[in-house]
Amino acid sequence: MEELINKIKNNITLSPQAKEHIYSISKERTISKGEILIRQGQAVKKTFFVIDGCLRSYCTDKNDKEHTLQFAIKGWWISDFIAIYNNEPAILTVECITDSKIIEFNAKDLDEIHSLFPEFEAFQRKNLERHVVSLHKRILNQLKLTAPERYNLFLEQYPDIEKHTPNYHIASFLGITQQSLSRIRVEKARK
Amino acid sequence: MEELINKIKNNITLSPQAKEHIYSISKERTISKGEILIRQGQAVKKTFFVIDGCLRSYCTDKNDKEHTLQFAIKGWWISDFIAIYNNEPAILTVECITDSKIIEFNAKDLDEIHSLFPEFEAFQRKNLERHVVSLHKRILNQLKLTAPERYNLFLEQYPDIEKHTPNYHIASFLGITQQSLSRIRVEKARK
DNA sequence: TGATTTTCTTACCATAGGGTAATTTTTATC
DNA sequence: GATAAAAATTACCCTATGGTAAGAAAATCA
Repeated sequence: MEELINKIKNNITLSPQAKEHIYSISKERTISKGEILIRQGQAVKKTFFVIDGCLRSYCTDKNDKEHTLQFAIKGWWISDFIAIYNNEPAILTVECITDSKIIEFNAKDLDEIHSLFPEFEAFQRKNLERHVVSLHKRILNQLKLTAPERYNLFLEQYPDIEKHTPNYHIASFLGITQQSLSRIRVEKARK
Repeated sequence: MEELINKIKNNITLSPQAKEHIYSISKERTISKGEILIRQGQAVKKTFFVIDGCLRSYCTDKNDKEHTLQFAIKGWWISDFIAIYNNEPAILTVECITDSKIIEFNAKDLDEIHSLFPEFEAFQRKNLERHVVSLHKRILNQLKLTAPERYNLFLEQYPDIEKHTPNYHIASFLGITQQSLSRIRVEKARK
């Protein structure tokens, strides 16, 4: 829990009341590999902050193939923000991929926090700005890089994830099949 | 200018002083097709709100091939947010693709507006939330849809852009070549 | 440790989309 | 309206990645 408090304090001044409020609306949870936190098709009530471990969000297409939108590690937020924003059932599944420690919030509580404690607006805005920038980069990389280039970049950006998640999850994040990733890895090792 | 004011008023209560301030930091401009507003490699000082017309932002890869990150039409914001956020030279070029009317801001002024008039925090947060959701969708579509599917979706989502922008811009947004798009269009017409 | 399951690799062929270049069509300009 | 420029199409062949399937390796579990 301190991880989140510190993260907030890096951005805004946190009053004791606000801090108290955060405690009151959050729940620290330990979850294990394989647990599903949000399931495609169901209502999305929660948003998660990762203290330790790794989660991912993915959707499935008409052929049941999985496509990973996000890996979330220490210090990241994860949920189905599309569903929350549009107030629709989840199109994503959020899954725990290594035993993890998370903080759970009701999405509704997190939204209301801004009217209760307006100082959170700035915190949230900065989170969102950073998020937008990383999504812009992701889109540009997808457009301009080859699959091997994207894989190398992934290894730089998520050095820890690679150890814990199967290759087919990484492939589904990069937009290729696990077989292609396998070939890329062979090619890379050969050099 | 009223377009922007109304947009703001849809989200927050706008005090006369705040309104006055917006006028003081903005400049309405008419720009013509082909004008470059932000140039790759140069410092990014401005952010633009589109009143009418169409702009796009793109980057070029090592082979000088263009990749469109965004089309901005009436009511959208456009700039190189990656560069602004990281305080780096532009990696994007922002170009006017049909004669347009825009409102120009200094990115710095737009950032400072939040400390001067905290009521803007909520407005900006909501903008960013919407933006994040649309980027999530874009990434998922890129991962799970075929090129023809993405093109059809594009036509639904940007019915006006199609009329005004050359196909190779659309292709570069979809992540395919103009030749592929041409084939897709032929195939589509054949049905 | 042995059995089972999961993950990864490899091989084969199929296909979507790319690259170059020529041609046609459309749009802009004088 | 004639000319030039820009954009779109088409044709050809090529390459990267996909799909299926089988086998190898690694991880898990009893």
